[in-house]
Amino acid sequence: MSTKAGILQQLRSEILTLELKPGSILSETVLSERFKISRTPLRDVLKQLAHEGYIDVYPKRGNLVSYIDLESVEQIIYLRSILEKDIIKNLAAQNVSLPLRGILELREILNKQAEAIRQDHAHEAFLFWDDAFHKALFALAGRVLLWDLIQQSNAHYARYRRLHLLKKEKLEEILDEHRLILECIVNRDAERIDDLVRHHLHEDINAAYLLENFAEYLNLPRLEARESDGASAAHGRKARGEAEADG
Amino acid sequence: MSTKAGILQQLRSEILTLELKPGSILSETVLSERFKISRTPLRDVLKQLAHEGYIDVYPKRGNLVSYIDLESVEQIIYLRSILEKDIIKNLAAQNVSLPLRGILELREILNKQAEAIRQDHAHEAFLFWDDAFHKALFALAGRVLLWDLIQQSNAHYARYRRLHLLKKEKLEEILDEHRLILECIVNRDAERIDDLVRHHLHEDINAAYLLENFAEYLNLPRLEARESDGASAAHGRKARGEAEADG
DNA sequence: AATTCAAATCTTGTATACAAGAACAAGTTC
DNA sequence: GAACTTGTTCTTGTATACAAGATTTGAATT
Repeated sequence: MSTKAGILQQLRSEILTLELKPGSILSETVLSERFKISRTPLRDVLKQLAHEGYIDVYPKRGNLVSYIDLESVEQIIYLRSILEKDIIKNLAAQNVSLPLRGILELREILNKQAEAIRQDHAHEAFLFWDDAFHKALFALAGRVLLWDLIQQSNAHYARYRRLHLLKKEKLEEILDEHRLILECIVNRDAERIDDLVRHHLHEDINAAYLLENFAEYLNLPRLEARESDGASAAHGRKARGEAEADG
Repeated sequence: MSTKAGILQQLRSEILTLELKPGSILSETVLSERFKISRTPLRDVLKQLAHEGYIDVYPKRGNLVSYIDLESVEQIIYLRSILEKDIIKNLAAQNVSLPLRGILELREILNKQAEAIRQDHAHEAFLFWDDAFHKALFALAGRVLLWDLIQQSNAHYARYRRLHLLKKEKLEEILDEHRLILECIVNRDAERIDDLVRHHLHEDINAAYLLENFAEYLNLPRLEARESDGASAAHGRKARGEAEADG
């Protein structure tokens, strides 16, 4: 698809799934040839990607797919924890009855998510319905705007999750926690929400695991150049200055 | 200043201070003549403004300064309440001593804010130091990233506050509340934070006041056209479709 | 062989011409 | 007079040529 929205979606997807690895160069001219479109609209797409943290722009030098920034991940997890604790507690504590339609919608989403587990290599589908579940909670609380705001800074967290899911099959665990959350809402049991949400979102911010297995994807504090190091993790990395901010 | 950053800052400022009123047209060609720069970099600026909610883009029709959206205002107030309650409580409850430097910095900011009150027509200065106070709290808690994220959706809230400050001289009240908050932090008094922050941020979401006095700046649900209405509030308003989203 | 310096070649940034949708106005038709 | 048509003139969207910084290349020099 050669429309701007299509290209944006395509590139986002490739970056999230790590087809485009952190550090990859996204040259305007190369992309314009690939998508058969001129540089002008393509620059709009790159601007948007930069804004969402998918790429870092180095003026007059080039655009690199951003390295996963664990700091950003932690900030987003914190933000979502705080927010979702409150949102879900409100849904659970509500005196007026939660619309039945909402409950049914959530159940349907969890069914789809369970279905995704049964298929192999359906991580993307699983994550899609995972997002759908959380977004539906925001929606029921009338907070879609905040969900959308968070999504604008989701590039690092989304990739972190994908790497994390590879670790062990915690898909079942995540789904179970979703079921627990829904149960609490239905049963008006606001007490357990805090711990549930905290555990659910924080997973185990297992920096160690990522560092060991995916160091080449991470945005690490500048490591001093060790000489004669043949480790593959350090390969292909270049010194990077800081990207320009947008504000 | 004819640099992109300068133009962006300039337009932002003019929109926030209502020099550019909601509904005003920002034509690319007109702006390019005004700033003596070509349309290309100017479009980048407009894109950014659109992203931050300062303008609404109607494809192939034009760019309008956005009307203040009370829904957005409420969402941001909610978000900030939730966040700042937790952030400030953590600062107040901290076992490890809060860096003295932080306390001093906050005190200094409040001094500047008090100074701004003493001068007349110093609303902008007052608001500048008001933001500085809250941002400093985020910074002390290590949450600047989240502050910046919120700022990206600040166009409506910021203008709402400006209109609100005109109502009565609540400047003193705001400053007093800041002092109370700082006191709580210094005295490790986390108990009162919740109520303090809620009251401080919610002010009184006085939609009624804004509706009566500044209806022409607000993004209202489509009102049926009343005939033969000479009220100035309805003047110059045009039917507006919805602007395109960015995602 | 290592260093220096300049030119070639990358990259993005800017200006501008042209394309095309949207709104408006005037004239035509009924 | 009302509805339709058409042409003009707005607007932004796109393509492309050119400008200018950053990097690399490679030859000349020491």
